[in-house]
Amino acid sequence: MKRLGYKFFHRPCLEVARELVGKVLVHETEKGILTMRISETEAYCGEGDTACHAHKGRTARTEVLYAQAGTVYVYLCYGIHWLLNIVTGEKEQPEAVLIRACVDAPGPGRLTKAMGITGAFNRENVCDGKLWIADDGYACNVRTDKRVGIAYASEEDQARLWRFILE
DNA sequence: TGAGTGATCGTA
DNA sequence: ACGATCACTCAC
Repeated sequence: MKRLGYKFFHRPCLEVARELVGKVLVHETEKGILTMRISETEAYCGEGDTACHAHKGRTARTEVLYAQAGTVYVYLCYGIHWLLNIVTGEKEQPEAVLIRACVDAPGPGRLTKAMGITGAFNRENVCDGKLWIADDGYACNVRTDKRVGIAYASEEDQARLWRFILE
């Protein structure tokens, strides 16, 4: 399997989010290699997107979103669940793709649990770390829908079809 | 449908 | 320092 590199992630987050569906999430652990096919993603597109964590600018937490493409952003949600994102686009531009589900692991909190992903991966990079994305040539259809759990965002941003789902 | 859970950030 | 908020999940 081929590891996706900087070039793949150094593009607009909507493109990356769509193309990540069907790719394979890989975690090389001490006990072996865990792999799961990504079945759902969401795009969070910069300070202008009121659903994006960085829409109010830089903070200690959102600083990682301004890093170069391929950087991993993992944060704790509701005090329980680790959520996995990958930074995309230009450096200093806070865009990222949330990995929302894998085949056999529906839900962003469940897939990180299944893959053994925690906050320890925050600020790592999928281009050179133990956590990476592989392209195994799998082809599929992708449909879109509204993003989930962003009631705090503007109505306009809530309506955007920035969620990508494996058919 | 609602409780649990704790980091984060704005307000002092 | 305090309190509201939260890109979720599971049990009822």
